[in-house]
Amino acid sequence: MTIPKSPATLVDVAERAGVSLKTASRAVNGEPHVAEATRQKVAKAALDLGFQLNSMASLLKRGIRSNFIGLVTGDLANPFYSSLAKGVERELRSQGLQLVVSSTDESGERERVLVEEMVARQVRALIVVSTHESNDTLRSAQERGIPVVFVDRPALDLTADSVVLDNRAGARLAIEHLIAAGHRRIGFIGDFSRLPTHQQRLDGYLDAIEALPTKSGQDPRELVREDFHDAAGARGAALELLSLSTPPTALFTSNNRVTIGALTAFRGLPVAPALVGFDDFDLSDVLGVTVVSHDPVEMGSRAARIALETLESRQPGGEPVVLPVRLIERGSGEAAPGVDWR
Amino acid sequence: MTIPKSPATLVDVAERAGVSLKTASRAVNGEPHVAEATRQKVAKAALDLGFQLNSMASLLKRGIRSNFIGLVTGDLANPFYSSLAKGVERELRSQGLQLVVSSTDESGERERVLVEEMVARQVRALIVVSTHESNDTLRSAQERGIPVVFVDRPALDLTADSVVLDNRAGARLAIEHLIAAGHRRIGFIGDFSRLPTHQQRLDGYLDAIEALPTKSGQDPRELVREDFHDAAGARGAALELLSLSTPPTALFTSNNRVTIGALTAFRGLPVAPALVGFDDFDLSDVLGVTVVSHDPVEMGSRAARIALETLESRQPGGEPVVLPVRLIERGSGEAAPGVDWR
DNA sequence: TTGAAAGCGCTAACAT
DNA sequence: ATGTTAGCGCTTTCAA
Repeated sequence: MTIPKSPATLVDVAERAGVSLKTASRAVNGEPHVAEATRQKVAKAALDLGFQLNSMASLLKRGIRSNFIGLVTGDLANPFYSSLAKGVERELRSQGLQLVVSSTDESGERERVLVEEMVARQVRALIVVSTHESNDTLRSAQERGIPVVFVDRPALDLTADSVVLDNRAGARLAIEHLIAAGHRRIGFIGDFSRLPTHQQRLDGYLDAIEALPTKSGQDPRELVREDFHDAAGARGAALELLSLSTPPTALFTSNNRVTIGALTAFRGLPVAPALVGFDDFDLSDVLGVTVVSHDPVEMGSRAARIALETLESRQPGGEPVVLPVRLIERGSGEAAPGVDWR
Repeated sequence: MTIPKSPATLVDVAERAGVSLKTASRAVNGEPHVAEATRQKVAKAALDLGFQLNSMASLLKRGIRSNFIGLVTGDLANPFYSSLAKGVERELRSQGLQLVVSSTDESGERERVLVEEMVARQVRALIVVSTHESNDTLRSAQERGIPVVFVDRPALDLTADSVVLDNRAGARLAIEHLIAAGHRRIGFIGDFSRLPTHQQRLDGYLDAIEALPTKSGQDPRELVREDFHDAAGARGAALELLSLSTPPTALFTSNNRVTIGALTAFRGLPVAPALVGFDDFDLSDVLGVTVVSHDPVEMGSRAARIALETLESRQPGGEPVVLPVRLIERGSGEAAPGVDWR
C-alpha cells in the first residue's frame, strides 16, 4: 500500500525543477517559449512527484465552468436510452468533454433535483429526455446560460432545441401496414399518456384508423390502452385486449418495453395477434417482429452536436430536428387476421 | 432570448443583500449562526441575480477533488453494462455524487486515455470494467490516491478491490445441466480469450466436460470457439460448429451477445441445438432460453459501495466480492439431443 | 525565455 | 450574529 500522499502541486514541481511557478505552468501545459532543457527538467520533476494538474483550479482561473455535459434520461438500463447515451458520448469524445449521466425513473421531482445538481456542478450543457412534468428548472438552467437540448421528447413551452423522431408518421406507417394485411380491429398499447411521443404515436394510429370506413357510432379509441410504462403493465394490457368479446386481430405497441410486454403475453396463446412495434430491439429478427425502426445512437449524436454548436455561439431554439423512421417487415405485421406468425 | 450574462458571484449577492461576503456564504450554504431575516435577504438577492454557487471554486477551497465517480466500461449500449451503470448511479445518488461514464469499445488504448482524462478531471474514484490489455494507468491512478474498483473482471497484478461473478461455477452448472439432459457433444462459444471472465467460464465448461468418460485421445477443446465479441461473429461460430461432420447437439454461449448471435444462427434450422447462455436477457422467457442468471444492477451497486467505503478510509484491496449466479430453466437446456425446444 | 504579483470564486480561521 | 483576512492551485498580465 502506498500512503495516499496529498497530491503534489505545481509549486512543488517548480521548486523541484528549480524554476518559477509560471515556467512550470508553461512547461506542463505545453505552451511555447520554454527552453527545451527547462521543459525536460519540469517534466522529470512532475513525473517524480506524480504530479497531476488540478483541473478544477485551472478551469476556475480560466473562467471555464467545466468539461462536462449532462445527460438526463428516464432509465439508463433501457436499451433505448443507453444507446442514446452511447451516441452522445461518442460525439463528446472528440471534443475532450465528458459525459455525466443520471436517470429520472420518469419522476418529475427527480428530474428537478438532478438538473439542479448538474447545474450546481457547472455542466456546460444539458441533454434531456424530459419527464415533462414541469420545466421550470430547465428554463432556469437555460437562463443561466446553459444550453438545453431536448431529445426524444420535444421542448414544451420553452425555446430550446429538440431532436425527435417522426413519431406520427411512424405509427401511421405501422397501422397502414396492418390494414393492408387485412386487419380492421387493431389495438394500441401506449406509454404514459402525458408524453408527447405517446400522443404523436397515438395521433398516427388515429390518422390511419379514422381513414377506415367505420360503422357509425364506433369509437376510434375503443382499442386504445394507455399509461403502461413497463413490460409487466403492457403484458396485462395485451391480455385484457385479447380477452375482449371481439378482440383485436392485431396490436400496435408504442415502444420497446411495451412490445416486449405484449410478446410475453402471447406465450401459450393458440394464435398470436399480428404485431408491429415502435422501436427496434435485440432479437426482433429472431422473433420475426415487424417494427418501426430508427437510430437512437444517431439521435444522441445529433443532440450532442447541437449542444456543442450552441456552446460555440449557435443560436439556440431552432426548428426541431426530426429524424426519420422506417418500417422493417419481418412477418409479425404481414400475417392476415387469424394467422399465427410465430 | 436572454443574454447569457456572466453569472453572478457571491460578492454580487452579498453586495445586493447589503451583507458581507462571508455572511452571504453562510446563508447560501445553510450554515448556522445566521439571523433568519438576513437569510431571507440573501436568498432574495441570490434569486434576483440568478445566483448559482460555483462548485468548482467551493470544492477547490475545501480541498475536495470533485463530486464525480468515473465508470469505464466496454460499451454503454450493451444492456449488461448499462444495467451495471444503473446500479452504480443508484448507489451514488444517495451520496450526492455524480456518475461520469465512458466506453472503451474494448480498446486498451482508449481505456488508457479515458482513465487519464478522468484522473485529470479529479474523479474521486474509478470503477472499471478493464480491457486488461495493460493496467499501468490504473495503477498510477491508484498511486495518486484514487480508489480503483474492478467490476465484472477482477484486478490482475494490482492490489485493488473487485466485484465479480462466480463464472466458473455458473458455466459448470450450465454444462452439467446439458449433460443431465443427455448431451455429450456440447459446443462452447466465447468472447475474447484474454478476458478473465472468458477463461473462468471456459474452465467451468472444461470441469464438466472432463468429468465425462471420454474416448481416449479426444480433445476436450474440440468444440470450443473463442474470440467472438459481437453477435455477428458468434452467429458465424455457431454456424461453423453446426456444420461439423459430427456437430454438437448443444451449445453453451458465454455471454448475452454471443447468445443472441447463436439464436440468430438457429433461424431456419430444422432442429435447433439445445442451448444455455450466460447472462439473462430481455425476451429470454419468450424464447424459452435457459440461462445462467445474475444481477448486473446489484453488481454495479456493490462496486460503487466499495468505492465509497474506500473513500471513507476502508482498506482497499481485500478479497474479491464474488456474486452468485443461478440457472434459470426455460426449456432450451432441457431438450434432449435432437429435440427441438423452440 | 523567464518571473513576480494579482486574483478566479469561494471558505476557514480568527476576529468583533 | 457578522465581518476581515488569507489563501486553495492555478493562469494571466506585465516586467525583466
